[in-house]
Amino acid sequence: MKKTLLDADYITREDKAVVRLFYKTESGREIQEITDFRPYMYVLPKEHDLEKIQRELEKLRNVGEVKVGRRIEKNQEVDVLKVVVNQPKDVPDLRGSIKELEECKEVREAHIPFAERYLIDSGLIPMMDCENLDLKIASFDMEVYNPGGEPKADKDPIIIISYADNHGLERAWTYKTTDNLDLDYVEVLKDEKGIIERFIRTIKEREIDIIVTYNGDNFDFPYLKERAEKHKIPLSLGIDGSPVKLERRGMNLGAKVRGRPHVDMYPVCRQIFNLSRYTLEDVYLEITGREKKDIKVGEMAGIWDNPEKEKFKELLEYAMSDASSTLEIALAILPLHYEISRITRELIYQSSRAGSGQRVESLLIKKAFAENILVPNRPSDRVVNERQRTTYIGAYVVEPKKGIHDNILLFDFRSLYPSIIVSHNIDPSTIDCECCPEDSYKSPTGHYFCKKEKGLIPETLNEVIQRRIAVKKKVNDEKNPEKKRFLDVEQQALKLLANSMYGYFGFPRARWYSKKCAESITALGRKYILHTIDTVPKFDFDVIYGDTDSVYLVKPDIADREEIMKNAKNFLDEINSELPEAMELEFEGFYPRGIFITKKRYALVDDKGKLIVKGLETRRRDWANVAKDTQEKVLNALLKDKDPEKAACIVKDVVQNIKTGKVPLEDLTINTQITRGMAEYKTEGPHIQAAKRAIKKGLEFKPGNIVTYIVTKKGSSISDKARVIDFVEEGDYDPDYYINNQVLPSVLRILEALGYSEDELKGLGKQMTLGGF
DNA sequence: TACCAGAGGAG
DNA sequence: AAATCCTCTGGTA
Repeated sequence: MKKTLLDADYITREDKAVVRLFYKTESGREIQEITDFRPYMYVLPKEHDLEKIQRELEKLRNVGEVKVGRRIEKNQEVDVLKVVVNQPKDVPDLRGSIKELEECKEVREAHIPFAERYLIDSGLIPMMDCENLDLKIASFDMEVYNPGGEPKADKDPIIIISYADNHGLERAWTYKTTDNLDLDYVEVLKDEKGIIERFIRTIKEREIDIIVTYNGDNFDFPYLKERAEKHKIPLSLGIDGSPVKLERRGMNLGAKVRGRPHVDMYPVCRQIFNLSRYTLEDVYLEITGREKKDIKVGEMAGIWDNPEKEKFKELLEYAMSDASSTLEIALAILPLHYEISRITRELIYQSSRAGSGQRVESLLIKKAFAENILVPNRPSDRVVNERQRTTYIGAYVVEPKKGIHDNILLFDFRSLYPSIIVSHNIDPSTIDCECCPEDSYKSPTGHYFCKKEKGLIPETLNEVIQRRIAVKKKVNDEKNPEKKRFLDVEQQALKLLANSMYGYFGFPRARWYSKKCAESITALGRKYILHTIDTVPKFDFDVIYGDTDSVYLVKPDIADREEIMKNAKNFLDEINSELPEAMELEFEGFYPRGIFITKKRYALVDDKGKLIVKGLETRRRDWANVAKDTQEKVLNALLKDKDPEKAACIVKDVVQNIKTGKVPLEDLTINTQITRGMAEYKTEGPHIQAAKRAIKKGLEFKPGNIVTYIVTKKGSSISDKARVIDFVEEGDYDPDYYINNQVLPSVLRILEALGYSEDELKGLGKQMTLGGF
């Protein structure tokens, strides 16, 4: 019978730990209990009298059994003692007392949570085959009474709970109504208690497998839990009837529903997409291309207090669309996370909340177990701090030849860092090994890497890369579009993981942290790109720019496309003939025109006439649309139409519009993230001062939130004038700021790179500013 | 005017 | 809780 593992935990029964595996099967749900698995840790002994330390360990309280064994550490077999413990809760104390023992050098693998330990040792793969099991997925969302800005769970009730599942049920539960609402999904219940109970009952009755939310970790679930407690209703959504558990995860919370994994799409979307903001509306638009219904949350309390038919109907429609769009987003994105779960073998609850570092580490721990390798301990805070204090040199960036260029060729190394790690066997266990002769090849940092034994990380990475190559081939061969999509998601997940491996070496909290490895990788990267640049003149190309793994070339005298491509081929062949097997320089594309401003800031037009912009204001969330759109139009006028007059006209018109107050607020908003607590700022930029004023009016801002603000008319400095969008009236903006600090700088930078003199630009700037008057 | 903190992008 | 390199703005003295 087909089944898929959704969740796992352990309980204690008669003083014994029992692992529970929560499966979805063809016929419903199954909970498998594992009673014969015990927690354990490894002890690395100082001396070789193993039996002596074995006897010492056996004397300790709560030790079940001590076994002598061999494990691999730094590519060498070493003696270890495996200490089996009765209960997970005994592990921390026991670990402490073992560390105190004279004979003990180190305790290993004591911090791996018990259920996770079981998953590692059993080799179970979560979410296996889950696409064939018709998982029941439900989303929910709440609207909350908020008369004083941000709602307070101790007094402000939930007024609507909306619900949608992938088996066709849509509901909006509330406890007020008006005549002729005419919405078939609305159910009017008695009170707040009634809607909470109905929600819980629906999840259970419809046998939901996965619950999805948008920000449920830090809003809906904590709020719902507190309101449910007020009504003395247990929030018993767990498949075993257990209540929803709120876990601390760094600065945030995680809402855990036992056996019915909760996936919060908000952190998932923040990780996957690069957007200016991450409201449900923005993300829905990004995924579906459709606008989602939105209302002003400030009006919600008023509508509830005084429900008029049209407004109340709109509120319910909005509530319903929150749940159904969250479900739609989840159905689009979950397949990627099923795949990540399978690859890293993490439960979906974990993998949907994990960062790149944690994912890489999960994969490595599983691989280490399979290879009998001892897992390094997590670094202490002291060690983390030490690691943070030392940095290393990264990539090389070529100073661009500023201005416009024609017929540009782009070459880049395919997966530069992953290919270096694999081809040079870069790993903490292979670096400066004793078995290879001292005179073996040294990287530019002076380190060399073992030639005999493959390291854990290069081996794991190579498997990921090889699997991706195989899957990509299958994608190409597959005719069935659904299967094709499925495979494509798999190769995307593998790519994501392969690209995270280098960063993991330099991550201060990594178990397999190695600054030496990280700096060897970047040093080799610099060596390869610099050698590539050195080879360019031999083929009569000029380098106009390059960054990390890429070079942009032009052939100054020749315009014949065929001849250019012939040279390009010869150039590629020469470089590639000298590279290690896993590495390759590729021809990436031809661009008829491009403009280079500074390092990491340039724009290109491709063969199809499409404009590609890198690093410029157009690409940044902390610039207003009015500046970004104008800059893009100017780039098009210059690069595609080759018409500076047109560019000047565009700018004049925009300046005119700003002056006459015609520009709508949505084109003037600036988005900037809050990166720390309000008290930690040494200098407060406009977004912080705007946020502080909004906090006084009842809004909440936490680290990670994006402030959307306008520079208004009222105030002296820019920060004085900055107001969060919710409090700005249409038309209240500072034209001076938007002309002189937004539109003109972003546009003039481009004209400057074109070679207009400063005086000319000043004149132009003035002319534009005065234009029309 | 010079310097720094802060932010967000590129690869 | 993946890395470094780089540009640019606005506050501050």
